[in-house]
Amino acid sequence: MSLDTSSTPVRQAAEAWESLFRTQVGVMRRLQRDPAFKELSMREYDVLFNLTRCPTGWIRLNELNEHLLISQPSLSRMVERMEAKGLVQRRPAQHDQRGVELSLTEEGLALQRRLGRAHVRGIYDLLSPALTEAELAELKSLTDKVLASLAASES
Amino acid sequence: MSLDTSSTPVRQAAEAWESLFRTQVGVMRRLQRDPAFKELSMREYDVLFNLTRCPTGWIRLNELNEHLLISQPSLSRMVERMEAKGLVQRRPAQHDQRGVELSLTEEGLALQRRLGRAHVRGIYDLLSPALTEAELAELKSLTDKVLASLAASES
DNA sequence: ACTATGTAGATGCAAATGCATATACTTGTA
DNA sequence: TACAAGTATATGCATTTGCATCTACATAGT
Repeated sequence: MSLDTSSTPVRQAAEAWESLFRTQVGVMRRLQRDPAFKELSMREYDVLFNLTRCPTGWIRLNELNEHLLISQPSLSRMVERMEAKGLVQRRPAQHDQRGVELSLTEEGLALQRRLGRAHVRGIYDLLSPALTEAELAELKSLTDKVLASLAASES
Repeated sequence: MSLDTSSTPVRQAAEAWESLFRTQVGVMRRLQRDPAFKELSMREYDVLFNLTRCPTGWIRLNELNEHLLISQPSLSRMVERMEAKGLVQRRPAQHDQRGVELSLTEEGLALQRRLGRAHVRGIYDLLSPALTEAELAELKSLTDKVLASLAASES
């Protein structure tokens, strides 16, 4: 009969989310200090990274957009700038004349690898003092579950 | 003697981070769909939220900045806009004439509470199908460890 | 086939952002 | 005290972002 909500599942979810979110902010702030990331914004790096995760090497702009926290027009123009820099290339989509597909150029791939190494090293330096290997695995397992659940409930 | 890195602790940390990061993006994208967040950007909401977490009610701009993924000049102007909207108030810092302290106005507090409820509800809807209560607690525990470690290594 | 409705991406334009720097104050040191 | 170096916030300005909207193509219903 209490109105107190401090131990409800709702609050528990909020607290877990808050901690996860603050962790993301805290780690991201540290990573951004790395001089390697002077050359490219984190958002641009994220585009390169997403492209490396693409089995065919090509991805539709709208699909890429779903993996980023950026509006469609902003992505459209960011990709335009990155194409001008020679980091990515576009082509009309295979079976949809409206669509555009994107892939890394050699130069884009080389840059991603270089920054990726710095990135991964930075992450290791930040996480390894905090968590054991078992805990890292546990953390990944939990967030993978959330990702799977989000994917399953895509409307 | 292998050059393969697929099972090193370095890679494990990177994979855990990637999953956490994708989770943050996925959840955030869903939360932003909520019509309640048409009124205020996520970054502005985050300022209001941080202010509610302040024991004295007041926080220095530079300290607030450390909790956000935004540059100092951007925060300076964002706060200026929020003050113009009547959501926050500024005053000169107590013992430092250079500094500025910030707090919520009544209106800002009311808005934070309203959006906070929608926010918390959205988080619950996204996380509770994915994780049990025990898993939520475990997730929070792991990310809290990372946060504590980051705080401890602040240079 | 024809029309209505939907979806992918681009573009005009105002607003927000970051970088470099300026300004005001503080602190350490001679 | 005086002065050099450091810190907190603000501001000029070019870039990036988002919203609204546009165009082009796709798809469903008749």
